[in-house]
Amino acid sequence: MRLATWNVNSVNARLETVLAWFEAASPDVAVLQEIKCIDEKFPAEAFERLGYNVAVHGQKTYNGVAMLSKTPMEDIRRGLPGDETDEQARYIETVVSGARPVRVIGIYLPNGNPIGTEKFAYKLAWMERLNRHIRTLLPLEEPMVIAGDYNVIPSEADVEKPKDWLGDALFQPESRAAYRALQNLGLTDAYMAADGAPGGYTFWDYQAGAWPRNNGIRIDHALLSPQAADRLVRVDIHRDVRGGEKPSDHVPVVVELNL
DNA sequence: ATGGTAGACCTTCTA
Repeated sequence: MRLATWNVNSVNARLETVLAWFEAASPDVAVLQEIKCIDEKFPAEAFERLGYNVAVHGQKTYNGVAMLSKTPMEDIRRGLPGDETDEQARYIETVVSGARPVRVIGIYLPNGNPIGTEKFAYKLAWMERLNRHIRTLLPLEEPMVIAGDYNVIPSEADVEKPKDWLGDALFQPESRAAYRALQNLGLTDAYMAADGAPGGYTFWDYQAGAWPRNNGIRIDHALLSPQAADRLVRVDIHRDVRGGEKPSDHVPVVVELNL
């Protein structure tokens, strides 16, 4: 089974590009972030024509996540539990059916900039809520993948110019510690476990020539439960997509599991 | 040195 995660930075502004990639790469399951539209505006029919079942947790203008699966989805959950007042659409969870069902979670973790504001506090609170919710799922002992835009640079190996990011929410010690805390629950960073090499970036800013200078960061991750990690085959970062027509600032990451 | 781009949408926010 091949599972993709991709922050598309508006699914409708980039629909042709996104569909072309799906036709070529044809992942079995995909989680999309920053679709930037409400459920009714999501181009579900276009994905259905490619053979996908579609589940959306949308939001006007900002955020929004979607789940695509070639096999039916069960037990769809929209929104991260733990705060009834949180209206931001950043979480979708389902069990993808098949010979070996897999619980797939798509996240768009808050950016958190600028630090020292309520936005950074929201980021850390969201990560704590995610940690709490995952703790309730791990006892199920299922193959589980938590994939998405984590907005966290885990280490200095994951950023071309570490000094540029010292004051940024994505590289704060608290953000990195919260990402490690997730792994410390028993989750595996798929890219690192699959012999991911330094410089495996997934995001290059639109500004200041970040792409031609390769001023990138690795912030799109897939964390695997033990039952999924045992079946990890490989991880591919589709880096070339960043150099294509009208690109997102993120590129797709594809995780292959022997499931 | 404090830029620079992109998307949604309407004037500015988010990233």
